[in-house]
Amino acid sequence: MSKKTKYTLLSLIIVFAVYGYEHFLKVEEQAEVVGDGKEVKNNTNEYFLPTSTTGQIVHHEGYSLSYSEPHEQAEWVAYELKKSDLSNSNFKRPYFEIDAAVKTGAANWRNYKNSGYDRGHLCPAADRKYSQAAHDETFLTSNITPQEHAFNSGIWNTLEQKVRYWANKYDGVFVVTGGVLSGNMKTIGDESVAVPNQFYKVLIDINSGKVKMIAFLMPHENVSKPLYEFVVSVDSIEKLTGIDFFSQLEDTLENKLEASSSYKEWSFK
DNA sequence: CTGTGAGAC
DNA sequence: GTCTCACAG
Repeated sequence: MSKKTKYTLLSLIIVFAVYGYEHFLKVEEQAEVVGDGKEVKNNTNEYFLPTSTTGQIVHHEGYSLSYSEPHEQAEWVAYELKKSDLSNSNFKRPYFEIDAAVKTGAANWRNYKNSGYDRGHLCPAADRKYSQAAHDETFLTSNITPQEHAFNSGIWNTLEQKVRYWANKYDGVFVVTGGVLSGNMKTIGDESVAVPNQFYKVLIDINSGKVKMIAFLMPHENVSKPLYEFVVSVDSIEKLTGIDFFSQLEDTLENKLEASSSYKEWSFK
């Protein structure tokens, strides 16, 4: 074998070694990280993810979230509720699970045990009924916040049902929701999970003609008022939370829509 | 729909 | 921990 042939073979070996590393070992790495909450999944519209004030955004198959470690809950949960997501299937409620994708450690469900508060879903289980997996995923503790039962099963539940009504009527909506994590809050459990004094929900519809938004801010109590009494501007939620919503929109449009607290484009049937 | 809790294994 | 059943807003 000539010297030149040896060098050629050696070169080929190196090239294939590098190629093999890049294209096989790394592919294996990628396969392993699926499900670790780092990738935007099918049912999350990345385009409308809000900003994170905490630096810890986690993606699941059916929703994304920004986790606030000091409050042991998400500052927001965001997901697209497609018309086709709506389903009548009746899945059995699974057990709540600690979200392993939250690297700082998501809250243990035991914090809620005998606390007097519900484990309240941010992304409702009923919004993810298109599959058992998507439904069960909403029972991760990163999607849970302490809520009074009267509030959760009352006005908040009414609002969640209205969102599903709109998702059907307007061919899907994009939803961002969470508790307002500021001010003096009660805490529950060993990990001191904060009990928000207010909850918000922000919606955008881009599928039924003119782009429209609506935002709700509710005190953490089961007030018996019509839903539209809780409508506020998106700007006011941003001011309260420090979160920037829908920044992907063209500025002029964003500014106009977020300043408005009008709900005339939304049907409250 | 939204949930909690007790009791058996 | 898992599973079923009863119960409540």
